[in-house]
Amino acid sequence: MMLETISERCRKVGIRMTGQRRLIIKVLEDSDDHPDVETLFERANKIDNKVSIATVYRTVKILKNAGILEKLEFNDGRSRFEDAVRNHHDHLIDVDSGTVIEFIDEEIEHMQKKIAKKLGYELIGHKLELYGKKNEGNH
Amino acid sequence: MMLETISERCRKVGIRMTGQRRLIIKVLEDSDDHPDVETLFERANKIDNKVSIATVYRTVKILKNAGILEKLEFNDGRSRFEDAVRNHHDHLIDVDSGTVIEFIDEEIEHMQKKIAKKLGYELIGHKLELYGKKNEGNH
DNA sequence: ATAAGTGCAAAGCATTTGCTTTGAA
DNA sequence: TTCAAAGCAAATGCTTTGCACTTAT
Repeated sequence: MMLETISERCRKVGIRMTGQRRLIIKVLEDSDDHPDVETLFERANKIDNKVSIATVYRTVKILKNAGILEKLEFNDGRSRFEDAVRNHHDHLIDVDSGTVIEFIDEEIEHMQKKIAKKLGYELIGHKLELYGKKNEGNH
Repeated sequence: MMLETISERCRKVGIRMTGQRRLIIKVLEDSDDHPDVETLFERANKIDNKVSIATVYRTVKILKNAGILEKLEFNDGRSRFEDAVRNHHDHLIDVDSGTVIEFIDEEIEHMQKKIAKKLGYELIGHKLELYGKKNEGNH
């Protein structure tokens, strides 16, 4: 199965493509970490300094509302955004270094649906973050 | 098994008990919803108007750092705090009404530990939020 | 053409902080 | 008595917005 790119999904829902949006989307697609909005802005700005941070904020909000991006909050007061459909995964945050590890566990995904159903709800989204300390061998 | 109250845990870790802190803790213990800091402040203030919102912020931060409270963020820009040990549970948020349902699922708790371990980490905390729409029967 | 997008700087909000006064131990 | 805590208001930091200008369709 071939997933659609962010741009393709934008076109599909009729989001007008401007130079800034194309650039911001490219930065998003090229990032394999979890940049906050400020970082996104810096990366875009390095390529083309005709992008303002207001536009970055506006763009990620539009893409989030269109269901194209997903908003992450790692308890540090800043928002991060990532592709909502490509590589769905949850996050494990190393509380010492801040490193973020992505993982996916089908069993957990399935149980979440089950729990929601049991409570009388249809699951439309979820957020799972694990916070951990590195296991230094077994001493 | 009898769990300790917030005040008892405060005393144990040597947090100085002032009238304001006692009041804020009482409000926390009496709340069975998930008040944000502003709401906490309003409730405390209604009982005794000698409490400032700065103190509420300072108090919840201290209790959080002592591991007594847990910070919740429901994607609305405000922070909420709740007892970290009493009634551990996760949350299902009704995206239409904002209602928050608490639940606990031992199986999911256990799987989270397992996943962290597999990734080389010791789980020290987690955040699980489900977002759902009410199931209106089966039509 | 024209409705939508952008930049800039100002405004908004939740949260934090500096400083003086108050109070717990 | 003495150092931590509180109150107040100013400051901060992330995010949003008003307005004049620009651009995609």
